[in-house]
Amino acid sequence: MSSPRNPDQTRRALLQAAYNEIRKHGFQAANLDAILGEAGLAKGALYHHFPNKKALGYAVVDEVIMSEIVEKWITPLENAERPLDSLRDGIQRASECLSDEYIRYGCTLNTLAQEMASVDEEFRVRVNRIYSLWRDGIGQALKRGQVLGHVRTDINVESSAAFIVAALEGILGMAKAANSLSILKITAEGLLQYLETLRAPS
Amino acid sequence: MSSPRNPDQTRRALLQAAYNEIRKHGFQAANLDAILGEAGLAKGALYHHFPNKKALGYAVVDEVIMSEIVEKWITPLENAERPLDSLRDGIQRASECLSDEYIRYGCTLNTLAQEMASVDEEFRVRVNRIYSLWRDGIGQALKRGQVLGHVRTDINVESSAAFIVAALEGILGMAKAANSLSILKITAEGLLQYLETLRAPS
Amino acid sequence: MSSPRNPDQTRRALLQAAYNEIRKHGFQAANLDAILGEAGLAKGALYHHFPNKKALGYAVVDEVIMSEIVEKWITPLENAERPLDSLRDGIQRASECLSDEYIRYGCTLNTLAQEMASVDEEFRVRVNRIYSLWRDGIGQALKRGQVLGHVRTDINVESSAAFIVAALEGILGMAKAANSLSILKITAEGLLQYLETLRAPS
Amino acid sequence: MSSPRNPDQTRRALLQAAYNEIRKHGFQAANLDAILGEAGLAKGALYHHFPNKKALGYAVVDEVIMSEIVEKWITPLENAERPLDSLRDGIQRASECLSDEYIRYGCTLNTLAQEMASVDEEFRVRVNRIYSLWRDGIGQALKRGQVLGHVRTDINVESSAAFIVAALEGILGMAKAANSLSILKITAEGLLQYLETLRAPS
DNA sequence: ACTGACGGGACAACCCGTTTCT
DNA sequence: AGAAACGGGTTGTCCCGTCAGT
Repeated sequence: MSSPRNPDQTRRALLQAAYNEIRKHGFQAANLDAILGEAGLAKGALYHHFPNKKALGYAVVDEVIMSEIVEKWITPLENAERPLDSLRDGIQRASECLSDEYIRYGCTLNTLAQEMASVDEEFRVRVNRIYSLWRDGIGQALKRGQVLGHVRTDINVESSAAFIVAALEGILGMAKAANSLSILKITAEGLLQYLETLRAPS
Repeated sequence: MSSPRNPDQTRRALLQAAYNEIRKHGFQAANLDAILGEAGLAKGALYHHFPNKKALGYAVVDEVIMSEIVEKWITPLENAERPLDSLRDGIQRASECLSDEYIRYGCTLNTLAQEMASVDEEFRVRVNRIYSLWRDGIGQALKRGQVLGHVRTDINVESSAAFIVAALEGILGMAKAANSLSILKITAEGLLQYLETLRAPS
Repeated sequence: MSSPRNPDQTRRALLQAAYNEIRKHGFQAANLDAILGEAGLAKGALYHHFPNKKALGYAVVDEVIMSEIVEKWITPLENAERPLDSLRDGIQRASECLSDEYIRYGCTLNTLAQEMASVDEEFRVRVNRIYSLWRDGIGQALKRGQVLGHVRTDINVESSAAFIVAALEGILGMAKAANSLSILKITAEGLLQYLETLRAPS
Repeated sequence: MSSPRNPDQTRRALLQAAYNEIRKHGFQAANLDAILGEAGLAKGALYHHFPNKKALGYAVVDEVIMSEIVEKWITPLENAERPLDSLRDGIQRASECLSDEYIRYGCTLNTLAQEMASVDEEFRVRVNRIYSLWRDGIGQALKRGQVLGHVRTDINVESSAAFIVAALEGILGMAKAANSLSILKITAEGLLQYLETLRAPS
């Protein structure tokens, strides 16, 4: 927070501060001065690294949000032997130990998607790229599960994967609207039940 | 269209124009001048009916969006003998004959929820009120279905209802992010399958 | 406050409400809607009695403030046998039993004079007319005092009268700036001493 | 005049222009665009130096008006051997060589006091601070005069000082209301006579 | 590489006055 | 005589981006 001399550190400080502000207020309402204040930097620093506000927003999507989703939801699935169990664990972890702050602000990717998809095509494309990766990650895990015999083979993998991502975002969005962890749990219960229907009969 | 001296007509014109702008740009980015231009009214009219922009937004949620959700999703269920079929029909109708515009802008309730829930507590409460009604509507329909023997009795009705709403919003949000009707169809397929798992074995 | 049917009552209600708002906020910052709210009337009533806001303000000066000054400061002097004693009593009464509200808002004539004299010539003329009457009232009282032998004859009556009015307004203004009754008393003490220097040696 | 990149110069230009506008129209009616036009600056400059209009007004009181009063009325008294003569000279100078503009707009401190004291507590406090300094300056000068034997010792110094300030402001206010230099002279005559009554008998 | 003063446009809020109708 | 919907202009605030300097 004090004095990031390294130019790359500066860039990362900007991205992180921008992410925090966007998370709280959305992209359009995010204030550059507030971002700079949080990063401890001045206008000049920002416009050295990014041509304008939109470019900063794009970088937040491409780098910060992308890696957040990858780390939290995609990577864990890649090495999982039993994808359904891994998904179940992820959802359960989310619905149990989610911080108040996360409930309040929801999934930043979803927030940005709903705000910006119809406002700025480039935003939409970048957000969709992450959703696409996410769907693919789950889809491939499900396929591996089919090969290993844990997942039913009479399902449409792409459809199920897309539905899981959509349901997850819908659940987080509903919890955000209700600002309630208990609503999150109740709603997530449905998704857990759905996952069980994908399990191959042993 | 020129001079609707009827104050109630004016109010409705303002609400409708505000709804259209909010739908396209979100609440914070919605421009009052654009709203007034679309409504064919001047500043004075707006200030006469609403003390400020937020009050206009609240009224849009309470009246326009509320009745939209009630008419499209809640009322059809109230008279339905077979709730699962009614839900299925609604989703299929949505995933088939949805206009490009609807795909592009998504569900306004969801858009507003993601943008405003963490920004303004009053917005969140009003949005959540609609979600709550929606969950209740589906929940009661499922209960009636249980009584009539169409719905399995070993499910948690509240949980299923909440999940259905969340999944629906998630699906519409995903389609908006992808700006693609085919993604909508693929994703909705998962929800239709989930609904079938609720059906009582005959 | 309830329903003044008589048109003259309506006019007076408007003037009184306008006086109250002007007293609190000044003329330019006085809000017509607030005035109407306080009077329990609508726009139409105001524009039936006055062509515009300025005309209302002029009427407040000519009628409400004029009669206030006349009643409080001029009439008492007209019948007084000993003008210096009457002035002294008036000042002492003011510096003792002045309400907090009067200290806070000061003399409305002075407030209006300082705000509007350089902004609107018609306002200045009307305010000055009252000051002129006030000076004349004191001047004539001093002259009668000279004839009766209570007031020194080697003073310039017009100058003394003008100074007394100016000092009074200055004192009330200073008390308003300090929002303090004790400052009012201390400052008024000087004026009382000045008045004694006008007394004819017995 | 074109581009004073020196931030301190810009600040002073803003304050001076604001002072001129406030002097003419009062604080509430002062137009920021007019101030910026007079200062040859754009909105951004103002917002950079002051968070809002009120802060600009406060700075005008604290810096411009404060130093104006100090230089014109307080400093001259500090070095004066005979305070009564110094006060007399100041008043005579004022009542003789006052410009038409000064007569028209009066003492800005008084104008602001009457307009803002009851509207904004912070304004009142700042204005009162100057009045307090002014009273103290005259009070201390009178005390020194007492020690040096030029001023009567049987007077209440604080009371006399407060009265002198109040009377001065009252006189300038009356002249403003009358928009007349001759009224100023006639009224000031009374104050000069009062000052003579403070002189120690030789 | 970074600072910070400043330009300049856009928008919400505010409010006076008009007009129609009762 | 008065109520009330509405027109329309003004203004303070906000904020993105630029540029000269270091």
